[in-house]
Amino acid sequence: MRWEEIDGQVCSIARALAIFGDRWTLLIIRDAFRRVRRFSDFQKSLGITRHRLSDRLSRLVEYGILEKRLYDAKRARYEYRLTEKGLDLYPVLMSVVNWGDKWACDGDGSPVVFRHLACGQPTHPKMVCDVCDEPIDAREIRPEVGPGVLKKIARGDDEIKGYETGNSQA
Amino acid sequence: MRWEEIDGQVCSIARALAIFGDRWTLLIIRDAFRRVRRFSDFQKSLGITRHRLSDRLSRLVEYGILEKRLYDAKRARYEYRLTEKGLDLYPVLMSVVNWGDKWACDGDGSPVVFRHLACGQPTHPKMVCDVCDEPIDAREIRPEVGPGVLKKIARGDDEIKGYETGNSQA
DNA sequence: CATCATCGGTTCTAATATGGAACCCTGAAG
DNA sequence: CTTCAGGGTTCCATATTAGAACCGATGATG
Repeated sequence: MRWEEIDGQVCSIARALAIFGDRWTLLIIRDAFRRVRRFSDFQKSLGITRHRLSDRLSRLVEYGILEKRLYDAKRARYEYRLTEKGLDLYPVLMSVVNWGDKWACDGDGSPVVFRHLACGQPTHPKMVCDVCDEPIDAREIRPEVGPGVLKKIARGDDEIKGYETGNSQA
Repeated sequence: MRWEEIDGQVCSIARALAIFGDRWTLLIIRDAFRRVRRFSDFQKSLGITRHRLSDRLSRLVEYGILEKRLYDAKRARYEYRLTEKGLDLYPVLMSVVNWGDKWACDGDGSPVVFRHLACGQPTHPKMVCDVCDEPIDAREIRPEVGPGVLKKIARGDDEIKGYETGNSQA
């Protein structure tokens, strides 16, 4: 299967990764959260080629994750800013940071720590159940068929691809 | 910069993405959480070419995210299972699912819903501060220089790459 | 006014990664 | 024997990427 067909799958992970699952996109988004906004700043910060960057930024604008905002009308200069859709990726970045700090660091500890302004403390965001507030453990979660599949079956859609429920146990 | 050099950055996101930030790896891990374990099952489920799959699986074993476990000694057949390091990626997958359900779905709703066995309810895992338990919002988090950078400065390491703190505001 | 630098790109070419298909080896099963 | 399944590897054509050069507008410098 070609990568471009991956977003046809009935799977939110596949569809999300079709947008930002390539090698540079999530790093561009990381930079956007660090308030990098201009083409040349992204380029300096990432070391990505201008060509790739140009392409990735326009894709992110297309998908509504970044928006171009004029900051110098005379020279037609734009900056790229996160939209709501983009800001919503924060938990994704945060969970990657958490994992990276734990499993992919060099022994010196976290390069960056995060202070939660609401409570004033350094924080290590964690994922909890929104019903009982207990921390999530893969072994305690059971995936079940959801409406996104049930409705398709009810309509008689053939070819529901990329769908298979299983337990989350390893 | 070449992609392989990205993991030299002093950034947990860059180092994590150096491991699973390519087009197929996270989907392979997703399948592993769905209890897919054998080569041919990964291949059928993903539609990835055997060649790619073979390569990605060995990388994941190298990185300690999957382990090969013998299940048929006579024919030297192995299955691939998540290690602790791999199981720890659950929050990453979960936050991608959450985002995908909200922003990349086709109108039919979530293809998969998750039941939290501990409380018995369908759950939408959320990210909260581990100090005050309030939900995390990008605008309420301020990144600060952490030990992973301070120690390098103290040692006088030159070339601390890919490091720049900024606010998380967009 | 001529020259240079900056920003935000685009165009080129060579190297690298990927998809698709065919092939290989081992050990059952018929 | 012959065939099949599992788990790969090899080969080639195509797609993607890195690196460098080029471009056009504007503004600062001398």
